[in-house]
Amino acid sequence: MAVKERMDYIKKQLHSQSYKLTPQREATVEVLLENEEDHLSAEDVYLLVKDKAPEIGLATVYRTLELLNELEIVDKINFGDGVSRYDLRKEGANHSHHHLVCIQCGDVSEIEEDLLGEVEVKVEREWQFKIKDHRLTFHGVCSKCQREKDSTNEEVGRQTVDQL
Amino acid sequence: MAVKERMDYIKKQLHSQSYKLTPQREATVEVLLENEEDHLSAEDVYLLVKDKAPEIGLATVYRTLELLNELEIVDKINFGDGVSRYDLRKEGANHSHHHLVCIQCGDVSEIEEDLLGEVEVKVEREWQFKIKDHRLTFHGVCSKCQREKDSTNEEVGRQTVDQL
DNA sequence: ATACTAAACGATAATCATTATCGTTTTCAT
DNA sequence: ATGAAAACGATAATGATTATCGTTTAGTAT
Repeated sequence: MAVKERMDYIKKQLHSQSYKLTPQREATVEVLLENEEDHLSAEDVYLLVKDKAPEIGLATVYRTLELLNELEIVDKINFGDGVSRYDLRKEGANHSHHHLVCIQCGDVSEIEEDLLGEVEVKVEREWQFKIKDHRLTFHGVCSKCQREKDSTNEEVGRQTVDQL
Repeated sequence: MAVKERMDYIKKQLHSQSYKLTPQREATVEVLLENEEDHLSAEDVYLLVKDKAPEIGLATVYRTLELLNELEIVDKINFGDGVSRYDLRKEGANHSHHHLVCIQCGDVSEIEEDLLGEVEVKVEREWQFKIKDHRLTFHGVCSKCQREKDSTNEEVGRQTVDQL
């Protein structure tokens, strides 16, 4: 399974920067590996890690997630609901990972495809800006909500599209 | 000047939804019109509005910005520095407004051009997602910091690229 | 294996942006 | 002019995140 290899890779990353490998950090990474599609908040991670290591503190979870973000192992993202969420980066792919946020049901789905290749070339050329990373999120109506609206013909109150 | 016309448009928008036009709201919109390029936070707006209307309260500024966001007159955005920022939408253009965030000096500049036309067509077709809006931000090194790095040859500590 | 030291920990207090509350004031249609 | 709904200012409450601090631990050198 790739899970073990990815865990080993992350451990190596920690060691190579002379960070210590603690059971708390290991348990946190495990939780992230087991819930990859879920856009977990720090609180979410905390509750899940407590199953594996009940003595862990919330502050440690925040510290670990911050560390993993600095090591570019996770992306810290914000969908405008007041909490930061943490996504494990796919191996290799370092930044082609976009989101579709439905403004009616609130669901978030992902696009793995790299959509911005040509766009990045253009931006780098025309604005002399060396791109290291990007965030792209679309707000709109998902296919399920489109179908429901068609069938009920009932106008659904439009939710606010706020922060990215 | 276009400022007056935009103000009138915004007043009309408020009235058409039977919101009341108060001096506080007018002063807030004035401040936004006079500081369009500045990505103001609620606190920033509050301090600027106090010059025009010293009796205004911070809560009113938050309420007004929230209202303007719902009316799609401003965009509420998040650059990962812990505060929401409010950008007046350009007239007509309803969502082609992107950001370049420098991970060294922290400067934010804007791209007005619509970069995503073809990308949106593709996303709508392939994911059956009806796009209403999007947020696109690039993180990287601005041209000024690239030049400075070249000349000093000194390694600059990498800042965290976090939310948004 | 033991001892050491910096790093990491848990508990919890502090911070800070944002939101809710509430009694008063104001807008605007009647 | 009047009255009701909306908006206001002041400020308390909330809630996510960060800082503090005394204790514990990982990893290295003895």
